[in-house]
Amino acid sequence: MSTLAAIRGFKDILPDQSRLWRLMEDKARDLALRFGYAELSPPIMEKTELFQRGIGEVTDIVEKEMYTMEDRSGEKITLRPEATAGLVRAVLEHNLCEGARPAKLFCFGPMFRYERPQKGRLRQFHQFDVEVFGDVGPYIDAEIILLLHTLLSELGINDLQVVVNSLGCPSCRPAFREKLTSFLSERQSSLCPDCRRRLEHNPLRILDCKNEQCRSEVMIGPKMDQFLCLSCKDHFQLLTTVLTQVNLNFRIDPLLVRGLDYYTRTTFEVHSGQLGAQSAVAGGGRYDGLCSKLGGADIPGLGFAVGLERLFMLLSQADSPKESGPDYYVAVLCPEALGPAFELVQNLRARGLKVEADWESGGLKSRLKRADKASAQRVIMLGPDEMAGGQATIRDLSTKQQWNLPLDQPQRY
RNA sequence: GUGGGUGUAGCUCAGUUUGGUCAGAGCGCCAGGUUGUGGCCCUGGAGGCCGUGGGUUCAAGUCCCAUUACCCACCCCA
Repeated sequence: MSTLAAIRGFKDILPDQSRLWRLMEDKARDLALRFGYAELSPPIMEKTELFQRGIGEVTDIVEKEMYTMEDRSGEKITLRPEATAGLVRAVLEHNLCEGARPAKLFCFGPMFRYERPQKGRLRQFHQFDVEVFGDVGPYIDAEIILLLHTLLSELGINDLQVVVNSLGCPSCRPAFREKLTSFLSERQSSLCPDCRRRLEHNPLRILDCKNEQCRSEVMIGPKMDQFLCLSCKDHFQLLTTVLTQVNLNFRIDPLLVRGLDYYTRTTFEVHSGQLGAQSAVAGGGRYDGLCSKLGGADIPGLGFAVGLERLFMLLSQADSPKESGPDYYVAVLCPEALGPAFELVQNLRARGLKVEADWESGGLKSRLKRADKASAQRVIMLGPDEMAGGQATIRDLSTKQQWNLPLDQPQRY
C-alpha cells in the first residue's frame, strides 16, 4: 500500500474527472485562439539558473520550493515551478518577438513546487498560462484581463472577484518602498513576527498580511497610488477606464501585491469565496524588466496563470457532465460467440461507432447489467441461438424494442 | 518548516469516552430468486493482521509512546 501510493502532493486525475478537465482545457484553448494567441509548449525542465534569475533569488519558490537535481553531466536542472520563465526563454531563443508585432502565447501543463499540500495546493499542479511580449499596454493589459474574465464566465463561474492594482515601475516603486519601510519600522511592535521579518527583505508583502493588527497599520500607511510616477499613473488610469468601458466588474485594491519579484505596474488576481484559504484561481501582471534581466532585449511582457485544479474545484460544484455511453454494448453469452463478436466489434468501430464489450461470456442478466452501467444505447446479444442463425439480436435499452441483423453485415448496424 | 484533525471491507463511515461477542452497517461487487431478458424488491456469498512499530494489561480497534500517510490551517502561491 505505502510503496504503491502516489508521491505526496501528486495526484491522479481519475476517469470520472477527465471529462471536466477536457472541457476546461478545450474552453481555454478555444478562447485563447479566438483572442489571437498561439500555443507554445515549453519543456517542463529548464536550467536551474533560468528560474533563479527570472523569479528572484530571495523568493520562497527559489529558496526552498524547487525540484532541482543534477543530470548525468552534472548540470543543475529544475522542474518548472511556473511557466513564465520558460516562455520568456523560448521567445528570446527563437526570436519570436522581432519587429512591431507582439508575440501572444499560451500553454498548459504541470508545475512543480515542494510545498506542504492542502486544499487547492499540490506539489504537482496544472496551469493555463497566457503571456504577451512586446506590447507596453495598457490596452493589452485590459485585453488579457478580459480574456481571463471571459474564460471564467463562459465556464459558468459567477461569484468571483477581479482585483487589480499597479505596483509602479523601477523609477517610482523604490520611493514607495522606502516610505513604507520607514513607516512600518516605527510601528514594528504592532506587527506580527512574520511581518517584522518581511520588513527586512520583502516589505511589500506586509501589505497583504491577514493579521488584524498588521492590516490596520497598513491601512493608515502610505499607498502605492500616491507614489506612482506620471507614466505609471496614466497607464493605470487608462487601464481602469478601458475595463470600465467593457463593463468588466473589477475592484481596485491598493494592497494587492504579488509574490514573484518580476512584476511591474499592472497586477491582478481573481478570487472565489468557494476555494478555502487558497482563494486565488488566477493571478498575473506585467513584467517589463524580465526579458532583459534574463539576458534578452528589453521587451515588455505581461501574463497570467490560472490554477486548473482550483478552477476544477469551482466547476465540479456545478453539475459535471458525464462521459457519453457507447452506441453498442456487445453481450457475449456463450464461448462460441467470442470469435464472431470480436470480429463484429472491430468492424463496427472501424465505421466510427463507439462500442464496448467484455471478452468473456456470461449470463444474460449480468451482461445486461453491464450494458446499463456503461450507459449503452443498445445491446447486441450473441448467444447459442444467434450463432446457429447467423444473426445478432439487437435490443434498444430505452425503447426496449428488439430486432435481428445478420452477423456478416456490419454496415447495417 | 509550524500547528490542529483523521487513518476500521473497493467506497462512505459506525464502534474508541467507561479496555473483555467489536470485527459491523450502507453502498458497490459476485451468485440465485422475482420481474416481460437489465433498472425495483428478496435471499445468500466473497472481501478487513481495525495505517505501521513498540509499550501497559490476564485481555487492545479501544489506553500510552513513537512513526508514517492523508486532510485543514499558518507560511507561500495558481
